[in-house]
Amino acid sequence: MGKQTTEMLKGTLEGVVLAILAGQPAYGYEITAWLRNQGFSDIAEGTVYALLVRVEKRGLVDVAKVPSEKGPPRKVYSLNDQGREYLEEFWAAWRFLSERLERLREGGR
Amino acid sequence: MGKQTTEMLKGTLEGVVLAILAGQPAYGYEITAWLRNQGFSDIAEGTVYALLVRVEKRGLVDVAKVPSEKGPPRKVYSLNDQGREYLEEFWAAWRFLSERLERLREGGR
DNA sequence: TACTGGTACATAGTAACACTGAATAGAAGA
DNA sequence: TCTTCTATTCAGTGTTACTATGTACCAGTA
Repeated sequence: MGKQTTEMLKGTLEGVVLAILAGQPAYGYEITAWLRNQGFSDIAEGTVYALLVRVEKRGLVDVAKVPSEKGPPRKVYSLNDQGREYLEEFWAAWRFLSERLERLREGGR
Repeated sequence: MGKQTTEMLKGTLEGVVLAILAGQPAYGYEITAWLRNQGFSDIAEGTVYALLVRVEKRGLVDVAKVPSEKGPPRKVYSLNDQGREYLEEFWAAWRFLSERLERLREGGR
């Protein structure tokens, strides 16, 4: 995935995960698998779990423990109102950065 | 500027500065002023100087000391070949992330 | 002279975040 | 029993941007 991508993920990975949860509730293992499937090949499981703990502590998600057919019970996360609000701010920040980067890429210093 | 933007800058600010230097050589104070002018209102001077020291150590830029009419001499940085190569990788990483984020924003989970 | 303000660079300490690596645990199949 | 998925957790590390402060040079002004 490259070191540059890793550093870029700081600050955006959280938004990515919240955006996934905005689509539908999900649990850690599932999210990790989805990310890897999308090309974030080097995402460590530990990274996702730590992130989920963080957003839970901040009250951006609700959690439900759901028994699994295979393996230990899942912790299913869903975005709550506060999380949705936070996600909006994330998109605003993303737009801000994205616009400036695109301008730079086109050489428009 | 917001906390989210700050976290997002990690990993991208470096690319932004290198992209500026790709346009033309510049010195720290100038770069800081330019960034603030572009809406990165909270960029601390110290941040830019530390970043420039970093990229210099990694050999991505060349440095020339140029006397200033006002104040102490300027350290003018210019992107070298290695820096240009690194910048290419940065844009590749940016495209990668950008594509996936845009897809997510459109709800296309 | 002393003071202010703009230019220009530097750095010690802190917080946030993703990664590494390892451990734990349940269930199914060889 | 041993392996292999599934699923979560956590201690330790490295990178990066911020805060806050300090240094230094020059010009204008009271």
